[in-house]
Amino acid sequence: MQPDPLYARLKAQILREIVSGNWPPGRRVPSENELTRQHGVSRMTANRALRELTSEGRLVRLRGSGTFVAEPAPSSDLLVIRNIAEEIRARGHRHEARVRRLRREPLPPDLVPRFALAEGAAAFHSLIVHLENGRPIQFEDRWVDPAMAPGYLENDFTRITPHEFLSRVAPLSRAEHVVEALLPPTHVRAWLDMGGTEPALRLERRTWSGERVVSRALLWHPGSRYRLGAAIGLDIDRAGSKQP
Amino acid sequence: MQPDPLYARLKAQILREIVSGNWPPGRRVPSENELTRQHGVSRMTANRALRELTSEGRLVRLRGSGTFVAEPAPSSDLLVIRNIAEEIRARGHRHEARVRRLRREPLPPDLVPRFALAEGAAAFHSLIVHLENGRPIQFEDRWVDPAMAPGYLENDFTRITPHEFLSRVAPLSRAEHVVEALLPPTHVRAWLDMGGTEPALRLERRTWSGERVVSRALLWHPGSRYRLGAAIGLDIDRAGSKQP
DNA sequence: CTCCCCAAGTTGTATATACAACATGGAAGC
DNA sequence: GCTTCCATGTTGTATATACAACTTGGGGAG
Repeated sequence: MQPDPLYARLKAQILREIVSGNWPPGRRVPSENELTRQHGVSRMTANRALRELTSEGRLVRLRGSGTFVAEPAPSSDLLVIRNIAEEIRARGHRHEARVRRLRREPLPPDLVPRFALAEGAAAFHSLIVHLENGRPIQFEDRWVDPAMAPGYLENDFTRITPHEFLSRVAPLSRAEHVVEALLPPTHVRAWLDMGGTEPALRLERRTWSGERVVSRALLWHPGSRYRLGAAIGLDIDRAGSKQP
Repeated sequence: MQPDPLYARLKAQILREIVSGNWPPGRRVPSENELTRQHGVSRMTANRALRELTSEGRLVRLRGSGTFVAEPAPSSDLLVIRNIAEEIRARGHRHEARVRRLRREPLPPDLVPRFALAEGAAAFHSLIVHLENGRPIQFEDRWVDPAMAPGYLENDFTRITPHEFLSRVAPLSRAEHVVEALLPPTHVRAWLDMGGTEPALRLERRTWSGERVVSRALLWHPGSRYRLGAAIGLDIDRAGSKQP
């Protein structure tokens, strides 16, 4: 079809110099006017190429000084964590939820440091089993600050997940996740229909809206039936529910 | 100091309409020429505002039709996965690596579907134990395509991690991660100094450079000593190594 | 030697203008 | 009624031009 636009071609050329190692981090890149002369493009075209590479983290620009190759970003990767109902549905499977508890209870002492609430203060507590095609796959144990989600107990959590409800009433400003491999307590084993020595994958999730903690959830999964993760561009079938 | 530039002010106004719900997903946004007339800016300024909001995922633009508010991103969260050496060092702890194997071997049959290599083709295989303050915390079992990293076997992996080396010689274009809770095989237990029923957290990682798979790593961690994850803005101490 | 000023160069924003490539709706023709 | 064509409108790229805000280095004055 179309050849690439000029600004995109210029971006690609600059990126080649960087990736090849010819222009290491800190190296000064030709100025807009130099690129204009060298490549026979307008200054606005050169500006756009450099500006986009800057917004992509490849370059650093200093007004009056020039444009420099950026330090490489730290090598880290991202793993996507999805709401269990969405995940199951994305696999073309049936999601169901069984609500085992949904009531106001005093906040246990070990959770006090997790919330902006005093010991014994009333909090909402829900225990929900999520099933995929009739098989338990996640046991959700969640505590919620009533001030942040006053209507929490009025919900039918067989129709909407707590995650979805909370996302709506208390927009997420921050989240924390920790993943562990553990031997679960016996009540979790019973809810998830797990054998005696089977490990569980536990995801702990805490969310904030503004500066205040909204909820703390422990999400337990049977190691034999669940895996966590999705690749960038990967088939969804590889993640989540293990093959039978 | 400076008032915001015109394009930034226009961006902010459009974003306000979106965030407030006045302009829901799918809603048509005023065209560049309409914004030019309504706001008394040049068309290039309007174009820049709309273009940047588009690259930020807020708008969708169709040549000839117009500009529309984008659907909100699916509710998902991101978990950061870091190179084990960086992670340990970030905690102010000492990272060491013990190389238990580093050689060319025929690719096992179960890995053939994972690489663009034929069964029995030569591949690089490394087994490395990573220690934190002298305690084993990760057992890394990695296979590498020799065509993608020809110098792999020449490295001293007590000084640089395979992850770091591969990131340099074969720039990452794609990555896949899957996290599982498993009972590890006995050789993994031995390397990681784990008890008989203790679960392991296993991270499987595969990376591509361009269209070709570079490496497949299984990263085993003792469930009692390692947790995976970091919050956005959280204290690093909460993640990775469990408190003694 | 230090400080100040100025010239040259660089990035940053804004506008006007032009042409290209596409979408859409209405009108005309069959 | 269906198809084709055309006018209008929209996005996409490119250029020339202008002014602003900053950096840097060199030279001159005290």
